[in-house]
This record gives sequence, structure tokens and C-alpha cells, in this order.
Amino acid sequence: MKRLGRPPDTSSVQTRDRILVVAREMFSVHGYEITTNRDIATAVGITPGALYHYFGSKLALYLAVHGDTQSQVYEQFTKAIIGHDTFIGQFEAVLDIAYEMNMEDASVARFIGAVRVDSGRHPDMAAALSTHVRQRERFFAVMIDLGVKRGEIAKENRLVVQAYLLTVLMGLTDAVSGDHELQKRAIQGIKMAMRGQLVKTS
Amino acid sequence: MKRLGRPPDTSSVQTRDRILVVAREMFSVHGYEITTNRDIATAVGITPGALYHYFGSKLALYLAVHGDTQSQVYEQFTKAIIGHDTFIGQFEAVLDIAYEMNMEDASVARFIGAVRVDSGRHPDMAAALSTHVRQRERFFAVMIDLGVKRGEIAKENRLVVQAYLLTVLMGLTDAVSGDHELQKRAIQGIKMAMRGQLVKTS
DNA sequence: TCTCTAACTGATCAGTAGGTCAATTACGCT
DNA sequence: AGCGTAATTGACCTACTGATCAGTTAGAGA
Repeated sequence: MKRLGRPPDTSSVQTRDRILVVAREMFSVHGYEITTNRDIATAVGITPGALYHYFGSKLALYLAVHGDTQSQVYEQFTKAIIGHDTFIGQFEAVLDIAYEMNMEDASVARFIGAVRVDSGRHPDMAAALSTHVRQRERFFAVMIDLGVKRGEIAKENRLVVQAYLLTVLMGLTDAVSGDHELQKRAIQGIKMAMRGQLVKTS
Repeated sequence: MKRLGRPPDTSSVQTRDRILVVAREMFSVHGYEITTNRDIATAVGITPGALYHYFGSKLALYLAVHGDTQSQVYEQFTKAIIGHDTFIGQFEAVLDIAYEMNMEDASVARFIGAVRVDSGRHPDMAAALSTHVRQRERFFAVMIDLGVKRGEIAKENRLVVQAYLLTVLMGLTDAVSGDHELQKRAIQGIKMAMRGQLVKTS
């Protein structure tokens, strides 16, 4: 049984962080709908009511988790492409860092994949995340534009490349993210395909 | 107000089919959890109780929809690859037919994408669908094996190609499926990438 | 025509979800 | 020491979910 009232040796920040970590794990595995406040609270070691001391609603908690995760991801992505001055080099660097991050903490990639699904199903969530979506789009748009300027990508293929990147990254953060070996092979496949080395096409 | 009892001019098969169509549409857009029996019933024009005249449970309904959809998809896929005797030809044929089917009825591709997510989140559903998953895997495995025999795919790349196909198709049936233009470009990108024509790699 | 059954409604149930809130306890500040 | 506030519980509310079922009506077959 838990004692009533404020527990000893608790700082607000610590508990908040624990909630965010646990929530990301559970949201990423089971999704927004299936994960209940009670599930998260129990896993953290508190009661559902306490959640509302930190976050105004379940949705607010979800958005907080997303903010954390997204900024973490794109910080790493940005770091990864520094030092590569070709489009294909940058793209492969992004693939590699995505794999590494997934090895370290699978919940990150899993959550990003889950968000795409959940926000598609929850209209108000999609609206709240539109800013983040634009941030993501811009990241790759810049990468591609530089590739066009360098002459690595034909001007008329700009949108095609963008659509391809999107598709491939979506596929990667999908069910694949559970199986490290499969993901490794998928990344290898993406690299080889882009170099035309995957299948004979003559 | 609806009249009580059996309505005139109703054959069981008709209503059942309407339920399946409506359910696929709603499941594909909102997912398994968010879509309620009441939502489906209302859209069909019946009451939730009547659903249980045709399907034993919500899960059973979902599985029925999936059975329908999956067999429809792989019938088309199988037809599409007939007449192509190269791996890349078959692969591109699959991409093309996937696009065409999505144009005709977007709910099909959308549902396939949704199933992947929902079954990942609903353990009992995943178990019930394992047979279908194997069927899907086998389809592509055969395609790849033939490609290896013809010498189009290096033996050691078999698993890599398989992982790549999976990733790309997952990406395609994802959020992309809502935007036809985007999907068109993505498919073009996939084709060009596989031929090494998407970006300069020298 | 009479019956049996298929097709449905409407009321209803138990379970559970997100969310609220008064009460309780610990901590930081003066 | 004492007061205000931060952190948390536990009881509770309303809404809604999947599911059940007795009762009602239309049609098919003898």
C-alpha cells in the first residue's frame, strides 16, 4: 500500500521525466488509444490522478513526449549530416544514425512511427503536431535542395526524391523497427538500391 | 425512426457485404480501437446488435474484413506479375497495380496499412492473422527466389532485397496512401532508385 | 394458410476510460 | 516553529464501450 500525501525525497522534475520515459515506451508499443493513464501511472509507481499534476490531459502528455522525442531525433540527424558534403553521403549518414539510435533505445523510433499512425487517427492531435511535421519536412527539403544545387539531383526530380525519402523512412520506422537484423538489412538494401547495385536491371 | 423486426426486401448477403465495405472504410481510416460497433452500424443503417447476427464479435468482423481484402490484393498482385519474366519487371508491376488499386478504392491499401499497426497493438489479432502474414511473405519470397535463379539478384543479397521490398511497400501503404500525387512520385522514386537513376552516386 | 426461421430493434448490462477533487503529507522559506 | 505550497492518494463521476437478449416483423417453404 502506498502512503497518502506527498512522498519523501521527490523532486518534481524527476517524476516528470520518469513519466515521459515510461509514457514513450508504452505509447510506442501499444499506441495512444490502448495505453491508459492507469497503465502509465502504475508503471511509474503513482496513481492516475497524479498524472494530472504534471500534464493537463492525456493528449498533453502525449504531445510532451512527442516534443521531447522529436527534438532528440532531429538534433542527432543534424549532427549526423555535418561533415558530409554529398547528398548520398548525408542520406546514408541519416540512415546510419537512425539505426544506431534504434539500437540504443528502440522506443524512440518506435514512437515516431506510432505518432504517424495515432495522429492520423486523432484529428486534434494532428493539428497540434503540424508544426513538428513542417520541421521534419523542412529538414529533408533542405538536404534535397542542396543536392540539386550541387547537381547530384536533377531539378525535375526534386519532388520524386522527396517522396522517396519519405516513403523509405516511413517503412523503416514501421514494424521493421522491432527486428534489428531486419532493419540492418533494410538499410543496406536502401543504400544499394540508390546506387543501383541491388538488382541487375539490364 | 426505424421499424421493429425484420425489414422488407433484405437478403442476408446484401447486408453482410455492406457491413464489410463500411467496416473496411472506417477501420482503415480510424483504426480498430477508435472505430466502434455503433459507428459501423449507424453508417450501415442498422443497430449495433444486428452486427452480432453476422459476426460473433468485433474482432471476428475485423478478421472477416481482412480476409476479404487480403485475398483481393494478392489476387491482383498475382495477376499483375504474370507476363513479366524479370524480377524488376514483376516488382514494378506490383507497384503499378498497387497504385491503380489505390486509385480505385483507397480503403484497400489504407486498410492493409492499418492492419499492420492494429495487429501490432492487439496480440490476439496478430495471432489470428499469422497465416495471412505468412502468405504475404511467401509471395515476395518466391518472386525473389526466381530472381536469384535467373541471376538478377546475387545469392548473398536475397535477404537484403526481401527487407528492402518489405520496407518500401510498408512505406507506400502508410500515410502516403492518402495523397495520390505523393504516392505516384514515391513509386517513380522507387523505380528510379532501383535502376540507380535517382541521384548521382559517383 | 400456417409455421419456422432469418433479420432486426431497443433496452440493458458490466466494465472501463479519462478526468475531477477534497484530503493528506512533505518540503522550502521566512 | 510555522505557514504556504508542491506532490500525491483514493474515492468518485460521467460517458461510452463491446456484448447479450427477449421480443418483433418479413419472407420462405410445406
